[in-house]
Amino acid sequence: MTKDENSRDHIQSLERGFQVLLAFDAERPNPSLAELAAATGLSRPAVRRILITLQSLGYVKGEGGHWSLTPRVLSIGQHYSASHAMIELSQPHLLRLAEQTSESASLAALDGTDVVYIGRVPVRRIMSINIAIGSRVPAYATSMGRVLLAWAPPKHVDEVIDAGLRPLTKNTVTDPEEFRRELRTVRAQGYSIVAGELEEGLLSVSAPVRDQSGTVIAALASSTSSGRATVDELRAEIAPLVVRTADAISADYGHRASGKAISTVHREHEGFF
Amino acid sequence: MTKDENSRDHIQSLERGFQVLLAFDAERPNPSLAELAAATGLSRPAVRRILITLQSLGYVKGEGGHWSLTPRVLSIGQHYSASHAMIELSQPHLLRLAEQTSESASLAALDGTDVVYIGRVPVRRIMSINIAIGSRVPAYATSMGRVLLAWAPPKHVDEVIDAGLRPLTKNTVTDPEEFRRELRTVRAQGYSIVAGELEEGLLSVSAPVRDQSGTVIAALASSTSSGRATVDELRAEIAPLVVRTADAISADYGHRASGKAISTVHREHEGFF
DNA sequence: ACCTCCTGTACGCTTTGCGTACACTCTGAC
DNA sequence: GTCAGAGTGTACGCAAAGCGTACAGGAGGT
Repeated sequence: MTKDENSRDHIQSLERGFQVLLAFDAERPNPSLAELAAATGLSRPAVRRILITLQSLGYVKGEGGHWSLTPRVLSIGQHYSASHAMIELSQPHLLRLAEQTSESASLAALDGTDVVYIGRVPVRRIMSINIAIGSRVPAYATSMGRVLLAWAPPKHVDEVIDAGLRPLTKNTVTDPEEFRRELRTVRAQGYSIVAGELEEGLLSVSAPVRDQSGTVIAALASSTSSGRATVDELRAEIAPLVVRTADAISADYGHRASGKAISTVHREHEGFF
Repeated sequence: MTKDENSRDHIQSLERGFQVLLAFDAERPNPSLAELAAATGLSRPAVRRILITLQSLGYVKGEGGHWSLTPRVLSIGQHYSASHAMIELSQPHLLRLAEQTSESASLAALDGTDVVYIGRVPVRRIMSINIAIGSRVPAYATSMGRVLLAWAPPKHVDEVIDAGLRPLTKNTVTDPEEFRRELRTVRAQGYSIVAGELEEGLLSVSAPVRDQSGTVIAALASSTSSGRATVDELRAEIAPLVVRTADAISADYGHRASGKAISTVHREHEGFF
């Protein structure tokens, strides 16, 4: 039995506050009070109280009966970045990788069944997807997700599979067994290549980034499109570079925290399995 | 008289929730319950209730008596980006500007007396500052801040001046009258150049981005360092490019929203003054 | 073994925050 | 012009949400 949600330790107003904050959306950029009440299922006075509170905190702004988010909402994420030294450390490595490959470089972490971009150096506009820091994509269909899952506790993998491997393109791996086999391959070879499983024509290579204890905490990726490279080229030329860069980030991170550099050699058989 | 903070419309628990969330920091990346209680001034049980709530929402994670933020915190900002179409629109323009200049390109909005980065294409590691989306810097000492203030309601300018123009380097403009004069110059010439007022050796050029109604809502900037360019070079070569790019973003934004393209010509005498 | 510092939980009280209900404004239809 | 209709803002009494004190239990250091 997991923690009870309706326990006395759950603060209703706080959850409601986030409900309202997250109700702002591409479809609802400037909602009225009534719209927000409808969208969240809360009463109008409740939403109003929340909005006034959020406004006093500087997160929303109301004018002319319509409300909108302020840039301060973006600053919330700074507290995540600031409390995870690896993000700042990885920046020069991301830049270098992007330069060397002339392709976008990304860093991501696992959050539930999604992968969240925590660092990124864009180079070209990749396909139709708008990727920015904080963006979420399903873990199962991306090379970064595969890497993170390959070294994650089995429980996470089960969760992802239970949530469903929906076909996003005709190439998406949707069979649980094939998926688990793929993760074993990733673990064995030390990197992941995914071609067109999230979006047609999108290619990416990804390798694990580790903390001091050797735990995989992030994935580094280089992304391109099928017009600019083939899977074989990625494997031969880009994959080693991505692995080396990921190892360099790990080394920086380990070195910084422990005072003694951790070997940058890829360690094949650590982790949770 | 402004809105009363202690009114019945202020939700205490919501404010406290943010207090706890924002207590995570570079100095406090993995705080214990007691640390957070001390940092926020709240009682331990109160903090615990908040943490459990935030955990159930997926924003924090507790293990071994220590708590940390999850990447989901970064995703909150997506709601800001998604509800401001201009950010996505500007992406290709930022990339192009960064390519043309071989320097980092940024987009920022005003939040109180700070400027918040809402879009960015990094090219090199600029000096010591770690700039990412969501980062905040004092408006008065940056070219983007000057641009935003030059076209902002006078009230904003007063606020910034009242908050104090502290010298961040030996070049920082700190005299209110000189500062106001500088804003008038920016308004007249249509762009701002700031050299080493935020950080020694940091140079940037910035121009306004407007919405459909002509209101300046963001600033576009190109940044470099004194080792790579002089103020005169920026003025002659980069400034026109930044202005043109900012106008192009404005045009895209106006066009998209109104169905009819707005002229990309820089409009000198609109705004709030 | 002791002491200290921490976390977790219980519990009764207060105050917070709730939603119903109503007054008011604005817009557009006719 | 008047009347709906849809929206916002406010009042208010009540339920319960959330509060902090107080205590129990653990881990780690001396």
